[in-house]
Amino acid sequence: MPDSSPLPPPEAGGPGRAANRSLSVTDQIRDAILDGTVSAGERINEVRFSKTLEVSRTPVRAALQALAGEGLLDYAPNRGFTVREFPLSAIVDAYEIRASLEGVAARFAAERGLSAEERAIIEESLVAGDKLLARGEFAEGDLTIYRGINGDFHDTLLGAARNRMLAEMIRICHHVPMSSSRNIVAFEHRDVRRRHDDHHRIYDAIMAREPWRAEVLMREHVSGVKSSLVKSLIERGEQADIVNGSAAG
Amino acid sequence: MPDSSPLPPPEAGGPGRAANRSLSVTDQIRDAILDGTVSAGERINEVRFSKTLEVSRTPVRAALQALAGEGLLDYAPNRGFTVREFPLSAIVDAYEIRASLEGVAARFAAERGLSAEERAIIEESLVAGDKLLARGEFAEGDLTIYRGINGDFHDTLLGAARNRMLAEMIRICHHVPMSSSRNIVAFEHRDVRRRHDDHHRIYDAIMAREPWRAEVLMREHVSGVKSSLVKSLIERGEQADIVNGSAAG
DNA sequence: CCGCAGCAAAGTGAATACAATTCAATCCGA
DNA sequence: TCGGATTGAATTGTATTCACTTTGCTGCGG
Repeated sequence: MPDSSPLPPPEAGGPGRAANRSLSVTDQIRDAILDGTVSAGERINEVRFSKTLEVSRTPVRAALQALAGEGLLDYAPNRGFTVREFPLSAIVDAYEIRASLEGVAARFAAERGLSAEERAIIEESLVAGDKLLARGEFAEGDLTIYRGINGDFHDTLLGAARNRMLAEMIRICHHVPMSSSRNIVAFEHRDVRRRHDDHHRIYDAIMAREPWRAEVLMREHVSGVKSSLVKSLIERGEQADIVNGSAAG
Repeated sequence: MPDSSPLPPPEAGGPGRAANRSLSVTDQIRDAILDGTVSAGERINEVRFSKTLEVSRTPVRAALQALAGEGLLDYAPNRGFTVREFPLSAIVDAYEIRASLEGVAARFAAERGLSAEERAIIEESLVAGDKLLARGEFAEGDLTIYRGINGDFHDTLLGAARNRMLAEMIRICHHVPMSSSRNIVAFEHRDVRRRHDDHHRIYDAIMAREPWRAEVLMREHVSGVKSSLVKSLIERGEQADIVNGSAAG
């Protein structure tokens, strides 16, 4: 017993938001993975983490199992967990998968209809985006604001699909490094304008109760983000040969 | 210590196949959920399971977390795990999601190409299916055989997509009760014949390196299984009003 | 110098003990 | 009689300990 007091909560992770230590540790380890504190392919040492986070191995193991379920870690019996590697091809694939899934979500939303609250949020996101884009160029911090607007649009539509499994799968796609919807890969004003126009058209299709059109538009929308990513990577001279044939599509 | 001997492996679950107890327990609990031994919506008691399976709570908790990651269980902090309920609408949705995902898998396979081994397995499944269907009607046990043939075709194609995340998501869809590809919902000879013809066409599209065609065909193929399920449920007089508008697809 | 057997250290797996929370029944008080 | 606080049993969360597996090193033999 290293400590005399019964249980002084080690809430070191910041504002004590998580319900219990396992969840808190899960968030901390996930962040460490996503921001590269622990590098890809690296093997995770349970005792090391438990010492760093000042908890026992139990919540650490719980967190690792949860993160393995999210697809961020690999597990091998008697050998523990390793950080899964995401080659560029896997990242590009994740966009394709997400495009397909969000397309289905848009179709479901069009079939099932939106609640008044959902309509309000989406329309607000459309208006806010219009206003932000009206000036013709971005000021400092505008992109961060648009990230939020974009997230609101997609999250609300996803909720309107009323299917939990679908939501969880898309959430997993978002956790693939660089694949999050909060990462606006196109920083050009013209590209963001185009993406925002997509939002308008998707919303129109959903309100017109045209499921098939909503699906196709959403698919193309997300797929377009992928293409922008691939294009920008190529322009930056990064190894683009990893990307498979459909990259230009 | 309830036992004098150091560790007499409780391998009660059958042939000791799993690498460790957590994995073994995971399989046992999953089976219990899927075959209805524990009913949907039920709250899971950790100590009860640990006594039944004659292990400690530790591997039971590990198993529950893993199954929550698979989407079979819900977790609430300080309240434990409950068996997730799958209303008919969720099952139908799972077919739509799977159709979309397997469509992407077929496209990837067409883009990336098949290995010699994969071609061999698929061609064998096609030939075996042709032979089985040639007689014009099913004998006892034929459907079980076709279940295996069908599984080989889909699993091999999924492997050829060379994307782990995609494979895991489809696997999750399969774990939704009644949604497994091993469940041939159409028991009519004519319907199975039609499904098997789909397999031929999908394979042709992949070998012809026509990704888009492969995707559309696979999507329609899986979606057709959903329609058959819905139709048979309606004919059996089950409450079909739960199914949403796209049922007739 | 290379290879392999054996041993020691490190790490994971499982069980048990303990803390904290939830939940239900009960006991008051209005 | 109803509502709410209280208490205790049941259940989950965390820590610790022990058992087993893996792994890398060391030393012996070829």
